[in-house]
Amino acid sequence: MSLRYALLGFLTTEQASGYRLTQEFGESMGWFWYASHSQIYPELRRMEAEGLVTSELDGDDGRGKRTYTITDTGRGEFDRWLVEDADYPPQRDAERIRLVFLDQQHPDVIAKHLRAHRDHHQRLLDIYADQLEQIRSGTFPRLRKRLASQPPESAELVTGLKALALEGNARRARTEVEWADQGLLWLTTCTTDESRRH
Amino acid sequence: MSLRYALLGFLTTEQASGYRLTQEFGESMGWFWYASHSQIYPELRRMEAEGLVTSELDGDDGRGKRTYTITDTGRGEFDRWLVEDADYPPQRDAERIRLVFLDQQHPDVIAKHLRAHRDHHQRLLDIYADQLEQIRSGTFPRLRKRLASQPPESAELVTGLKALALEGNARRARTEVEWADQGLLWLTTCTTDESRRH
DNA sequence: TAGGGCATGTAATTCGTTACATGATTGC
DNA sequence: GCAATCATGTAACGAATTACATGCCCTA
Repeated sequence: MSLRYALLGFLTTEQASGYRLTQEFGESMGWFWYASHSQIYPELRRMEAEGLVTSELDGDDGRGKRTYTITDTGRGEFDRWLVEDADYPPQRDAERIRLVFLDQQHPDVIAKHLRAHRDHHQRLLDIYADQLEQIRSGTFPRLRKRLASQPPESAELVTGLKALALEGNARRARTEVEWADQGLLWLTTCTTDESRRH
Repeated sequence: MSLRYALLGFLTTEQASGYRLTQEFGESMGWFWYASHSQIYPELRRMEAEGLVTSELDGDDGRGKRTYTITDTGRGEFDRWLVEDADYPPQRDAERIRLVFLDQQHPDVIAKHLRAHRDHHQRLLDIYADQLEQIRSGTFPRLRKRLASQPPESAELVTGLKALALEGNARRARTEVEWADQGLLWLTTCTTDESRRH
């Protein structure tokens, strides 16, 4: 059900089309919850059928852009979800499995995987750092819309929470980079020792 | 396909029944890749049909414990997978979504979620620390079996990689705990300031 | 006029969860 | 005799990926 709540959350700030949501859930929202258009369009339809959102066609033409707006029912359902306890999903990390069983492969293969891991998370870290800068400097468009849509006394919370969330992602990425670097370092000393012994 | 490779990986160390695998993938292996019995049993059957594993019934009775053993085909397929490049799955974190939209809720609700987050990851961290201790002291049973099943010259790699993998999980958990604590601290100062202003 | 972005959908398949279901053995 | 654990399965459903499919509008 998380996609549903992610969509509702977005719609509490502004109304949007499926296309727009698809863009957001592939980019900024996507750093927290990724979703593709083939998942979003049917979900919006279901949500409309359940009265959580309403939609109307923009322009005069019969076919084309459909804009979704959250209803009071939708807001109520979203608020209910907000206070609900989290359930922490089980861990699933294919790369960890690989690493654990890589002990019979050439060290170069291990190094390849660790370097790719580090590079991947370094790229993410760069993006998060950039976004955090935009949040703090107030140039992030979605944040400005959120601030405008919410009562001014909650401005500090709005900004602070968005920053905290992104900060969390940045910390995660940094942790992965540092871990991979530690792994690469260990691998070097480990294989050097090994060759010295022969 | 990751469950398949996780199962194959386990079977490169020792043969096992579906039940045994279910236990392992709910515990130690489960820290990297969780799976339930309703997923494991059918997958083993499919893998047998594809020649990656073979099975035989233990004991004389017709029904009962079935032990699975990896085949050469299975080993080949697993080795092929080991060197393959990783693909990094999209991010999906329902708790982050919640946090970002929690700005209209009472600070107590935010604090509740952050505390639960910290506690959850602290519990994980305790488990990982304990397991790491067992790895380093050589009392971890699965590691001993792995060492016995692999050539002695790779002993350092076997132990080192398992420790590195767990160390990665521990780092992740520690990062989450620290992040949640930072969030709670910020929340306190933020809401104190707020009330002082009135 | 061809290619790219806008805009919306569906279908097939795979992956994972939850619930249902059964029977044997072991220890209190 | 009863409860727990061992041991194996299936069915229904939901979540997510990949591929297929269509049509508009703009601009190079």
